[in-house]
Amino acid sequence: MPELPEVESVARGLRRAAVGARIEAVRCHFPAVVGRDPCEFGEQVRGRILEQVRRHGKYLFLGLSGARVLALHLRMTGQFYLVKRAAAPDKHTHLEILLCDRSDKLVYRDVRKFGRLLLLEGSVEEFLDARRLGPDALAVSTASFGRALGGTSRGIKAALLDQSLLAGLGNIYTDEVLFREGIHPLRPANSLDPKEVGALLRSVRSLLRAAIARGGTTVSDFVTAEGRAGGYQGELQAYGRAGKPCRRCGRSMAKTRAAGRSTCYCPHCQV
DNA sequence: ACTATCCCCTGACGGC
DNA sequence: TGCCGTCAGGGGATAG
Repeated sequence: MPELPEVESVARGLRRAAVGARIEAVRCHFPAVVGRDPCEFGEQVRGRILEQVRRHGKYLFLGLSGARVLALHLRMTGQFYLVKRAAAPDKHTHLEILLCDRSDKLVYRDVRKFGRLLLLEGSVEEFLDARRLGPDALAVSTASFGRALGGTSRGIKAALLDQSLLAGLGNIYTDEVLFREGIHPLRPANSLDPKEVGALLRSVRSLLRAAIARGGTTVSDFVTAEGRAGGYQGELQAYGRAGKPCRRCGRSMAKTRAAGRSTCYCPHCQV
């Protein structure tokens, strides 16, 4: 499931290979993905140049000429990548964006159809505000992070997953960072002392940077903008390891639910 | 203002 | 082989 490092990997790939391209035409095979009439969507974006790519949390913002913005969220199984223009779309390919004078096209593919590519009416800031997105996990200050955690007695994992407190972490990286720090996922967020808060945020940053350096984590469907799997899945210490030996103490990893998500942790190392 | 639950959607997998 | 139930989950909506 694409989280901050996966979305950042896509952003970097698009900056390298797609920024500067002009949109020639759009082919939409699943109208819900653009959240409106696909013909109208096509008319609105056709002829515009992809000028810049921004990321906030798990959202990607494609800045087009004429001050219009496309907001992309991959949700569970979304893929946004470049592929040869002649490649035939399969049954999960919902959108094709043809680019002028390019041998590649941009494609949105999504098995579970949860993801969206929306043309914003206003600015990115207005969108972030309306969706109540908190600070990006790679940009948040220690003070702001501490205030967010200190203001809730929910479990730390639920708090880290809450995009209004901190944008970018999902089920994989919350399990990973709590394992790294030896913190039980159900421990109340406001029970962390300032020293633990500081260490946790440093761990969040280093984990996310390491994952970005490897092109993200591919558990099921994620691919980079080049259409390739990420490389961080081999580095995972906690996610998906219930019943397997803890990489630190060797005892069996446990599974529970936190904020409605399956959660893997070591009952011995995480307290 | 909380939190829990449902919903969207398909594929993988276990049991029979 | 195939049928059915269960699980996976981000986030928006809704119920409590």
